[in-house]
Amino acid sequence: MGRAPCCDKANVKRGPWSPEEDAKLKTYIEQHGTGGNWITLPQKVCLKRCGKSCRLRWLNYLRPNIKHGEFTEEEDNIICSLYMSIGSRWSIIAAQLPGRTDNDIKNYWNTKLKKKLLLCNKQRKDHRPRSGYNHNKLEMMKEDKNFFATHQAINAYSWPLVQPVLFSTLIAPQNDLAESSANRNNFQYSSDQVYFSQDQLCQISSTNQLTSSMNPLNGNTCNSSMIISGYYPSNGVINNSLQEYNNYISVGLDDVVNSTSTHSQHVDKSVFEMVNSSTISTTSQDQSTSWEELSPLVSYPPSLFETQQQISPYYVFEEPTYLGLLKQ
DNA sequence: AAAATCAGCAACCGCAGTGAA
DNA sequence: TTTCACTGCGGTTGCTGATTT
Repeated sequence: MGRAPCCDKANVKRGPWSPEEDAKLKTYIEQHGTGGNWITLPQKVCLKRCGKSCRLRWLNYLRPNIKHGEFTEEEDNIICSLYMSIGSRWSIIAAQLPGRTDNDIKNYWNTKLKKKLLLCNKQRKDHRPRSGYNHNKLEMMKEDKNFFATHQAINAYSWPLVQPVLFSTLIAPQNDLAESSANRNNFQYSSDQVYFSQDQLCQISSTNQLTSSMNPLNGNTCNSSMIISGYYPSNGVINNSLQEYNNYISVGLDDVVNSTSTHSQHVDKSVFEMVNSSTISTTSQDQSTSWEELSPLVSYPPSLFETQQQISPYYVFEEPTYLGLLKQ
């Protein structure tokens, strides 16, 4: 048996709101508040609308200090950065942008920002050498404190309490894994990228030992292992743990995909899809969007990208400490 | 000028979470 | 502990105006 509807659908008006309806609702809420009960509100206001509809109209359009219109570059960056960190949790993203609603941001992402990023990446790719990683440049990058300083500057405005976290992926032959300390210099940097949200990495790190059976480069060939390294450059200090290969975690994709974290379910799906097919689906009207095309864009400072074009395994995540997801 | 297509966005739908009874 | 009403969220739909053919 289905659930009882929240209102009598035959007797409620649907579709766009008229100015009169807006005025009634606005006036009532400004004078009396919502009373904590949206279901009974339409009756009180004498509106033939569903309570949910009233709530939506108020939150997305009528409430004070709503900002409509063009998004700024800064807002773009915040949205992108957060989207790459936490996925499509629009309400959380909206909370970082005063005056913007989750619906607005969602629409903006789906209609403009996503395309803008794709276009941007396409242009960058056209100017990027096709070779894989350059180990020397990677080392240079790690030693370049400005790299982190730049990232922190970029991220700081939106989220002062949040430290950027840098992850890279390494692909190593199975044999090298077994004797990693001896053969660490034989590790090769992958030119493909796999991204995980912070909560997934927390999940991964909580189990400590994971084995990988899949090479994200080659689907199910099972000949390589993937290693994730994380950096927590607090206070601008670079933790060169990658150099020592001490703190890496090899990741079994199954562990990630089957993660029970309630926060990461939808991200898991994306990870799964991008690992297995390199694509994610977008809206039903759109063609599939290549995640590989989309994901590397967000946190690259343009200046860095220009000078370090061959180094592409990096991505800066925001630590979602605000969600209580980060294990300290 | 008309029809077709596209893009933007407001609104709806259904599910999951929450808290009171 | 269970049930159920309600809220909040994210995905999707469909309307409308703009643009292209």
